[in-house]
Amino acid sequence: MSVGQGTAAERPTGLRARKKQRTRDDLMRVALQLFTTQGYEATTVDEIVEAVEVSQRTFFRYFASKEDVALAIVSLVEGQFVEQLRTRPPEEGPLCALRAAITEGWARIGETIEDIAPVELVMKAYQMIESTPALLSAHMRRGSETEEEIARIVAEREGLDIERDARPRAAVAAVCGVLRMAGRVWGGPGHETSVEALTALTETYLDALHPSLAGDWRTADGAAEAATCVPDTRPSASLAQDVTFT
Amino acid sequence: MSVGQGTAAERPTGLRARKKQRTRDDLMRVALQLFTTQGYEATTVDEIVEAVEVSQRTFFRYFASKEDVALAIVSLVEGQFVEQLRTRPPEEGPLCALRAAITEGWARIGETIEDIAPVELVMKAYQMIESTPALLSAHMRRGSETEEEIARIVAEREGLDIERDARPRAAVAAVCGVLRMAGRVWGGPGHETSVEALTALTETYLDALHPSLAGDWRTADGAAEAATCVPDTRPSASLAQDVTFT
DNA sequence: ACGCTAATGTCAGTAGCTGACAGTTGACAA
DNA sequence: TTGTCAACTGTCAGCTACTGACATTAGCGT
Repeated sequence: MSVGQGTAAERPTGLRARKKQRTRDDLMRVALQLFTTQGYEATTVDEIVEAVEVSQRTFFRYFASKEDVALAIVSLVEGQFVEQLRTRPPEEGPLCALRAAITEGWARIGETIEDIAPVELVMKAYQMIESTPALLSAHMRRGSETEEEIARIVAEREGLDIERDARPRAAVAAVCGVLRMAGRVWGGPGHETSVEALTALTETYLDALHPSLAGDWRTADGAAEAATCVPDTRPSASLAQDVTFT
Repeated sequence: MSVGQGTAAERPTGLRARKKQRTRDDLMRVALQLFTTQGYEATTVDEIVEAVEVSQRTFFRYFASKEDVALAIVSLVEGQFVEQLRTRPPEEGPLCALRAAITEGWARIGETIEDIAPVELVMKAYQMIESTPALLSAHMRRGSETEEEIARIVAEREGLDIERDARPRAAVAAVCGVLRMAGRVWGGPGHETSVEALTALTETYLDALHPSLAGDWRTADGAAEAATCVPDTRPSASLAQDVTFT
């Protein structure tokens, strides 16, 4: 079978391949719709396959688990991040490149998932993932795998041996940790569900990363930057970048 | 029933309470033994309850899931971390306190889990968690909950409003991200399974955090510290602390 | 048109987990 | 000591996610 997570992007040639692609996309779309309306746990696999008119066995040949179909959309988005990072100019500093890859990735979310579902539905899916323990669990584990991949890319960019220099992994872990935290806060109460709100929140926390690790929080030093670390009071991206990274 | 995760610590008074405690400890110990010898997936709940001589229904009254019994031991250890953090002197900087809480927590691991199992078995359990997808998933999600708790403690320590200042969450996210990364690397191939190896690795990556976020990796600045960021070449803890934190 | 093989469907079964209800056993007062 | 109550446990029936084995269908190249 070899579905290969390339859900969109390359257009398959033969009828067989196109059918496969369609079935997979259908399953994802229908699953997402059911999940976001009824809730993840309240939706059974049987309901999904009934709507798409395939057997349950077929479902499990496309997706390893029920979680898998919910997180497939995340894979697409994270894939976009990684691709963005890979194509950043090499003269950029590692943290700068990471930040740019993230913002670019979110900016292009529309194109990334256009074959599957509209952006609003995808953001609803993200909210659902954040608020569904089983999904959040699997999501985070997958994220940690991507993290390792990113660390390798960063190490290579800087010409460092990832096993001998701890900085690539440390930096990536810190950034990804902050990313997770931002997603968590966004998924919580009192926040807009829009992509813009999520990116804004992410940037706020990313901006706070460097100040938070430098100096005494109660006196000078970090204080100036700290003023810009208030969520919902979004500073100019370029300035923040100047302050935070080299 | 209200078993309440206080597995050890307070000694219950009545016979009933003691029996409950014993059953719970037995289930944990036997589960851990079976998991570490046969593997997590290869062990069924039926096997566990048969060995402890209780019904399956009883098992699920003590532990919400099969994952739960494997991660119960982790809860104990993480609880110790949080307690350590709570009792750090308030004049310590936040990152210093976090670091100290972690090292202290690992140093006291023996006492923390003495009622359940020997340290070696617990470390085996940690390795198993790192290498078992389902467990790692659940482990990480629980960790993110602890993270929020820690962030609140840190914010309070520094007298900051966690919703208005992003630094507490950012700093905690970064440190916890690095912790996870260290655990991940430790769980991978080519590392000792001892507590000492884990703490050493954790400190190495924690030491690399600040240098990794500051300056250009390819030139001066971080280079001096970078030399000390080589795993298995452990620098003096006190020095590292001086360099890294204020 | 025809054989090959990828893809799908059917069936039977396992494991994790839950609700309902009945039986047992500590706790505590009379 | 005894009896009552409440906590705890066991049994059973059932649901859902997931898997292996094998038969069936349907694109693909010749």
